[in-house]
Amino acid sequence: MIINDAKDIFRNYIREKGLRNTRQREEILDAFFSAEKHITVEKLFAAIRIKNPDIGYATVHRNLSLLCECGLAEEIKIGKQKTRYEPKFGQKHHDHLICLKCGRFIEVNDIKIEKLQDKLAEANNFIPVKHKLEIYGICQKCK
Amino acid sequence: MIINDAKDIFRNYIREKGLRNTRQREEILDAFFSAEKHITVEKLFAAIRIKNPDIGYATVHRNLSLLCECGLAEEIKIGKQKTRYEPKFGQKHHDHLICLKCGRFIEVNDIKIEKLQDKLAEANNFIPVKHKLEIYGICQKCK
DNA sequence: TTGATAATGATAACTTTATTCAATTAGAAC
DNA sequence: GTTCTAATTGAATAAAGTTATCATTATCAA
Repeated sequence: MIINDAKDIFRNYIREKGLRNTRQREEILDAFFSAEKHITVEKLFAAIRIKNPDIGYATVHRNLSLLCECGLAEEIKIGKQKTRYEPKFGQKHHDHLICLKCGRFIEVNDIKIEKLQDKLAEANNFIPVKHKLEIYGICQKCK
Repeated sequence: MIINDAKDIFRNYIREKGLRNTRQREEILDAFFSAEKHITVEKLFAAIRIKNPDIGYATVHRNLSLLCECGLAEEIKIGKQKTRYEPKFGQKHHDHLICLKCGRFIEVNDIKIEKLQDKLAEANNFIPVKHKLEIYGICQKCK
């Protein structure tokens, strides 16, 4: 199960860094990986609070940063929208089509584009590490 | 001269919207188009203040928004960096290679990638309007 | 020149993220 | 299991960045 693999990664990362695992961390991890994709801190916090009213906002925030640090999550910032966090495990890399009307995200992937990107970087004496492609427009439902 | 064309666009936009032109607007426009690319509000404000100590931060900020609105500028948000503004006139569309070490921006363009993006959108019943491609990595100087 | 109202500038408010700190707790050592 | 050290937590607060407020000033059409 994916979430268990993610937990292993998280626990290893914590151990290697000399950090400690806590009830809260496990709960945040669980909630994050079972929540909707592209969630805001606010929403994740609210979801966690239902089961566990004792957990603090700062703790959720802090641990989302930690998840980003160890590669299990990624920040997404779109225009004036609130920062969202996307789980980054058990999923292939993908890019986003973002609807300008409804704000919906569609995940897409194109191997040809990826390759051309690497070429483009190479042509500029640039070592590519990661990339972000966002295509803004109008989705099928909003046409 | 490019900046004069930009001024025309700006003045027309203002007129059409029933807004008014002001000394401050002209000064902000001048400063923005002669400043470094990818400038922050803070830096632009500082640059303007040298020549004109009377101008307020809010005015600079408001007018950068206005420039974005009429298509003469664009917000760039990269990770935890401050929002930057890029002049969008007299320049072709381009994407960015962003160095993870020094933060430098390299402007690039690839027509093949652009076309593939349109195809990708089309394949998802999505009408593309604009896009943003950022490739993160290590630039030549930082290798 | 005048009058309606948009714009300005200073500052307050707001939003999101980071920090502080006393109390708690994990986890290693015993 | 007990003890001890230091990381973590939660609440509150600060910090940073952005936006809103409002009295005053300035634009521009009539």
